[in-house]
Amino acid sequence: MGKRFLRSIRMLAECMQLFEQISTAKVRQFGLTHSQFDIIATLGNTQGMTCKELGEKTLITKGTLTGVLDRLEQKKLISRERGNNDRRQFFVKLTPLGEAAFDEVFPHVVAEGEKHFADYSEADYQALEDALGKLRHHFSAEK
Amino acid sequence: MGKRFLRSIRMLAECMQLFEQISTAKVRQFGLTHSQFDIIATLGNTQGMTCKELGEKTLITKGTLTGVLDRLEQKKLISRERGNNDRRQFFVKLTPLGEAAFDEVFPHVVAEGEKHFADYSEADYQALEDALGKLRHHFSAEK
DNA sequence: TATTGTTATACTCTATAACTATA
DNA sequence: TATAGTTATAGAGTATAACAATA
Repeated sequence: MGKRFLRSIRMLAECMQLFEQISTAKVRQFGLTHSQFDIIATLGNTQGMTCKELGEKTLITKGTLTGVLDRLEQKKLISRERGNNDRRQFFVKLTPLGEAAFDEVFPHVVAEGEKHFADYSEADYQALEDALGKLRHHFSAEK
Repeated sequence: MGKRFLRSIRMLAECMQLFEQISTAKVRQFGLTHSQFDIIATLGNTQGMTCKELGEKTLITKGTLTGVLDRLEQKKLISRERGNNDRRQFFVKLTPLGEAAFDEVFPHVVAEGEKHFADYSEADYQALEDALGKLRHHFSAEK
């Protein structure tokens, strides 16, 4: 029977759902959506980046990204500046308020997630990462 | 440093994103959204179930579920019948067309995913499932 | 009173295509 | 011609609260 992999996928999806429940609850306490937090977390501790780069990292398509960035700009959490070299580009970065949000929200989300790993040993981590690394490799390959 | 778990989470998210890219492409070829496919896949090979049950299995909240079911009903893929025992309940099940869709789409999604596990050994599966099982257990526990 | 499911509201995300400005 | 990003469009999912019918 060749459906063995379905069990693994189901487990993968369950883990992801559970983690999203945990993290989304925290994120929403701060008035952010999952996509918005994704942007904030991606921009955190960076000098900023172009929309293109941001889209590639978050897997949000450009039309959608404009809307998400608009809402973050309304909240004064990010700023957009025309590029100097290439004036087609926008350079997106966190405002001081955005950095404050990052500093405030990110540790909470992290702490919330971390609770669930309280008694993970180095071997546990290694086993998980090995398994996921192999899986990622298989999913990435062209088939 | 206690942020070791972030790497695992990132890998988990990447695996999930990759798999969703693979499966969503297939699902959309058949004119279904991810949520809609979720419902179809959940109802497939069952006698049907109540909205409550369906919401619990798919993690879609009841207000949202009504909308998703409406769209599936428009497409003649599911039917809703008042319960006989408890007339507050609706019993949701696949129509013959819905079953046909399940039979048609599900194997395609499965086959698409399966390609990526082509050379997985029993030991590979076991290692992945052990790691994910442990993770799921930790995420499920109240903290 | 509690539960099942719907309705109403308001927002967010989504993909896609056409468009503008720059390269 | 190609690229970066916006705008326009139309749909779909989301949470929430108020509601109807039934238990």
